[in-house]
Amino acid sequence: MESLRKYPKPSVTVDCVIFGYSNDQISVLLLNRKEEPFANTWTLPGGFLRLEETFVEAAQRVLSNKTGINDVFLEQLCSFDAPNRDPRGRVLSVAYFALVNPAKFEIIAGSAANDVQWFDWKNCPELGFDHNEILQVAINRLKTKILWQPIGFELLDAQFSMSELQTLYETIEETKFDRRNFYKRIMEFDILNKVGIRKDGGRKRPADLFEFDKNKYNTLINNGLSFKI
Amino acid sequence: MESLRKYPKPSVTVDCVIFGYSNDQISVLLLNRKEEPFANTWTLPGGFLRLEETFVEAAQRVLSNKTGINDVFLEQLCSFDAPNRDPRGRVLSVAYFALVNPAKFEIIAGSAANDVQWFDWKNCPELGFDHNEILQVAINRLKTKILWQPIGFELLDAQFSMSELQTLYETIEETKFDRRNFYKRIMEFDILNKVGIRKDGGRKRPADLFEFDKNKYNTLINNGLSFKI
DNA sequence: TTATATTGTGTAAAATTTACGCAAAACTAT
DNA sequence: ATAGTTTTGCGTAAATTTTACACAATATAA
Repeated sequence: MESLRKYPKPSVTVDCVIFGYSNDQISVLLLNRKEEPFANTWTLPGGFLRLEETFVEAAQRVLSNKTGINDVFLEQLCSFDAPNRDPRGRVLSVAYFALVNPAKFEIIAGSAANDVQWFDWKNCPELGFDHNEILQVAINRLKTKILWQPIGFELLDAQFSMSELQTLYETIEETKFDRRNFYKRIMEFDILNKVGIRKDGGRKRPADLFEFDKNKYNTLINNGLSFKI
Repeated sequence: MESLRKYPKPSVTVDCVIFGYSNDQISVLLLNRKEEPFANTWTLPGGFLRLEETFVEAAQRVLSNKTGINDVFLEQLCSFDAPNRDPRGRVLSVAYFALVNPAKFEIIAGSAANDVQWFDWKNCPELGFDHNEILQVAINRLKTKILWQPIGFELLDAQFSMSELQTLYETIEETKFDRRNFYKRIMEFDILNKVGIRKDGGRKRPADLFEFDKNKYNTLINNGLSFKI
């Protein structure tokens, strides 16, 4: 059997694009690096893959250590290979992304970071490495993904009104929907359960509250989803 | 600046799923390995990434050396990371895929291969490594891709009849379309030029021949394609 | 010349999407 | 109290898109 030692090996990192949603804004979790390269520069949270880990395990470890975020569902985005993307040498990166509800997590900058913050996705600082490019690919993926999968589940509170769901979709797709048609479309998928009424405290009719029905939701996905709004 | 030497590095390979189309069948290019591991077993053509190469450059080199196929347009599929996917040690793989017209290429088994052959995509042998899984992901991707992009371009001869294009789509999507509605849908995209008539030599009306208009085709893609059939 | 198989074009019915009307619910201001 | 305001839930007609076919045209074999 030929030996692996014949071939020089690249370093491999995992980088994470964590999208959040609050106050009608999509945000991205960024980390300000303490060490070179790109010290004092904002980047996506990431770190080196260990030989015994899968990509997802590495990403979970890095997120936990550097940002305090635990147990998020990560999806592979793309791998990046520009030979000069890291000044230290040949470093490949496998990017993952996740959708989370920021209210559910407390972000804590780890020892390798000056700071960890949420940034509005339309107003991020210049990022180190090729992370601007990675972020752009992730944003495109998010916009495509929403066309095919119901994604409010991860981004909203457990209970939400129809107008909150609509605002989320409008924010990601950067369009407006007719309120009544949106309502009908969503209800036709039959993945929401009505669970009560929210009295907002404004002078207006209180909205029904809904929850995702996780069983119906999973059935929809498994049966070959198409969730076009 | 921290050194890359601190971290043990995995090996990285590039594997290629090359789809072809001829005789109303989708086929996949496989390579029978000469060396261990998986000697005398069919696998996807692949090889180790060199430090100075991008993934695509590595894939082009591997395809050229091992199969005789040159200058194909490769698209990244996914990266694979199961820690035990290669018996030699930790080997990651970045998979790429391409669509080609087999008639345009002469496949030649390189020195590391016993043989290189096209196999019907529904009737492939058991593959070495985790290549069955990679192939399955590639097939799913092909089926999704055809919904959003016109792909006959790479798979058909330069000139083709509408029924040939329809048969290609029916083969990939594994359905049937109404001939007249298919014709109208395709023509509405306005990416085909009528270039003549083919006299088949059967007792039937001869079909118009078309070519893809590459300018219009690219415009369609750049303007945010949606090619749903 | 006639029968046959396949092709190009058109058109009406069915289904889906879009646009919008309107009353109900809760609160504010008077 | 009561009238006015805002947002919600439900319904319906118009517009558009998709689907299902009809039919004539073209080349060849017999």
